[in-house]
This record gives sequence, structure tokens and C-alpha cells, in this order.
Amino acid sequence: MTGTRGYHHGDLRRTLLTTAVQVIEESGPAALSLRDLARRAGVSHAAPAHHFGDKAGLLTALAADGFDLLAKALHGAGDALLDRGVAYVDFAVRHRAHFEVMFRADLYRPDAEELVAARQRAGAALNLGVAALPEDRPTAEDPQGDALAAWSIMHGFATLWLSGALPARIGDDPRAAARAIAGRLFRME
Amino acid sequence: MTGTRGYHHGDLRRTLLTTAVQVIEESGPAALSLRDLARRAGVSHAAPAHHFGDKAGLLTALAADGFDLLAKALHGAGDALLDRGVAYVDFAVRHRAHFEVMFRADLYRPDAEELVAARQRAGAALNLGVAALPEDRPTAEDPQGDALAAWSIMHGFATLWLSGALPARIGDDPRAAARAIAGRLFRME
DNA sequence: GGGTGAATCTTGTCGCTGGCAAGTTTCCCC
DNA sequence: GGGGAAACTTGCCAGCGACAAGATTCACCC
Repeated sequence: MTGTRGYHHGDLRRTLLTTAVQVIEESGPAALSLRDLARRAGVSHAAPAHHFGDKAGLLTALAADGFDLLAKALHGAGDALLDRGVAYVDFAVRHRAHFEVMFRADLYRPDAEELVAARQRAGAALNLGVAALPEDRPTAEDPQGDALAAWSIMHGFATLWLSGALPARIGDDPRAAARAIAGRLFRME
Repeated sequence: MTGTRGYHHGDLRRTLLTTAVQVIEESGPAALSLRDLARRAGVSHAAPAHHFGDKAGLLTALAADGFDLLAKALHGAGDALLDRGVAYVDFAVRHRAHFEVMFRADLYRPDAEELVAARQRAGAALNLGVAALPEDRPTAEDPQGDALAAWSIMHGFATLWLSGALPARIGDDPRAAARAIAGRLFRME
């Protein structure tokens, strides 16, 4: 299973995915090329197609990996909604390539089985944070609205951060900035 | 200046931009092709390069148009922050193609002169809404944080809406949904 | 230990794309 | 009406994604 010599690469599928993440982090999803990935892995230009079918197939697998990583990150962040919100932003910054692909449904096949399941796991992890809010908050009658508001503000901050649209005075610590912003929703803490 | 016959197209630059918007709305920015645009406009495959240099040049112009449209939409929405927030989401939904390109800096030249100016105009229109908040709100000491929080929640909601990631139960009226979400920030209204 | 089917990877090809170079036609303005 | 600039053309090249057909190796079972 290990070793990269010989006719068989040994772990080409994994290699292609991790290399794709590097390329996307450096140059964005638009710059990704299956032939370039093949060259970097030392295989022929048609080898990737065997594992993923086509480019959308590779990005589908990458997005599914991303939703699974996100679900794990959220679960590891504790129960409080604020902590989960900060973990969401932290995930977006640390796994920028995954995050950028996950929410660009035109790049992959959003109805692929593996992907739908992973996305559901991440969604469940998100909603759990809302259940930890105090029950006497003013908006307690509409927990789905609370979840959507929390998701929106953290997703928006993460997206703006990654896009480089934020002014420089924000600083370079996305976790701290996210915590300050998120605290304005509800009286979280 | 009008008329589309003859060797000179007459209004090719404008035609290419509006056609690009249609294509992006239907199939996303990744599906955009300069040669396809040229075919639809009835000109040769190299004609677009004369007006925009390359693909990034066309998208730079499209993004700049988008920031200008956004600035106008925000100014036309009244002074209240909540109304500006709803107008932001409304802009994203109505001008989906512009919006998708505007926040994908890897697709264009973010330091182009025309674009920087347009983005500044839109940013100023955004910040004006924060100035209309009541001065006795608890976070009044940090108006820039307020602006960032408001921008984040509306940008996040718009992005999630466009990406199709939201559950169907949200309904089909983005303006109403945005207003309900935004009201949770501050005691706006 | 040998054979067989499946998985993995290769080579070759096609149409499409973006970008460049060089040439042609038309417009504008003096 | 003439000259220079602007707008558009044809022709070309390398790179890409996708497909087809063939070569090599692996896994498993007798």
C-alpha cells in the first residue's frame, strides 16, 4: 500500500487530493488542472480520471472531505454557540481550499451520495450549537432563525476574510475578530 | 454609435459585458469563455481582447460595474441600517453574476484603478448605514465592529442563499428572510 | 505456484480555450 | 481628402478535459 515506485503509484487518489488542496490554496480553484496534478504526482495525464472520472468528480471528493473535516472541527470546539462559530471561521482559514470548494456548487456534483451525507453531518453539528443557547433569550421561539443568523454571520465573516475584501485594520487574527463580531448576535459568551 | 452591422460592431464592449452576465447567471463564472462571447456577439474570437486585454480584464470591468451598481442600490435604500442590509441581499440576488465575480478576487485584477474606486464607493455606502444607528446602543463605542458585523451577516446570508446551501423551508423571498435574520443584530428597526 | 479477472496506469487523439502576432478595414479629425 | 488611431480579422500555438484502446500489475483462488 505504501511506496510510490513501479507501475502502480500506490496511493494516487490520496496524493491527488492533497496536491489539489495545495494548488487551490496557492492559486484558487480556477487554476486547478488535472494534467498538472498528474505531472506533480509523476503519473500520466489520464491517470486521475480513473479515480475520479472527471474534474467535477475530484472536486466532489474534495468537498465531501471538507464537510467531514468541518463536522469534526465543530464537534471538537465544545457546545457553546460562540465557540462553534469561532471554530467555523477557524476551519475556513485553516482549510481554505476545502472551504472555497464546498460552497461553490457549480464546481462539483452536489447530489453525490457521499457529499450529501457529509454535508448533513456538518449541518447537524452546526445546529447543535443553537440548542446550547439560554432558553430565555428573546428569539427562543424561532431556533431555526437563530441558527441561520449565526451561520450567516460566521459564514459571511469567513468569506470576506478569505476574499481579501476586509480592510487591513482588522488585524491578522481571524479567531479574535470572529469572536468580537459574533458576540453581537444574542448576548452570547 | 448605434447599429450592429458593418466591420465595426458599434457597441461591442457593452455587448460583451451584458452577455457575460447572462452566461454567468446561467452557468457560473467557470463556464465563461471569451470565444463563446465573441460567437454570440457575431465577431471574431480575438475581438474581445481588444477591449479587455484578456479574460481577467473583462471580469475586472464586470466587477467594477458591480461595485458601482451596489453603491447605487445601497444609496437608494434609505438611511436605516436594516434597509441597507436588505438592499445588499436584494442586490446579490438580482445581480447574481456581478456579485459572484466581485468577491472572487482570483478571477480579476483587484488593484485595477477603476475597480478600487468603485469598491470604495460601495464601502462608503455600507458604512453610512451604521451612522444611522441609535447612539445609545451598547456597542456604540466600536462603530467599525458594528459595520463589520452587519456586513458579515448580510454577506453571509446572501452567499449561502446563492450557493443553494440553505434548506428549502426558508422559502423563496430572500428580502423577507434577510430582514428577519438581520433584525437579530442590534435592536434594529 | 500458476493462472485469471479486475484494478490501475499509459499512450494517443479530439475539440475547445486563452493568448499572441500580423494584417485589414473603418473611423475620426485636422 | 489624407493620415493616424481605433476596431476588428485571420492564423497560429500550447495547454486543457475528455474519451478510447491498450499495457502492466495486483489480488485471489485453485
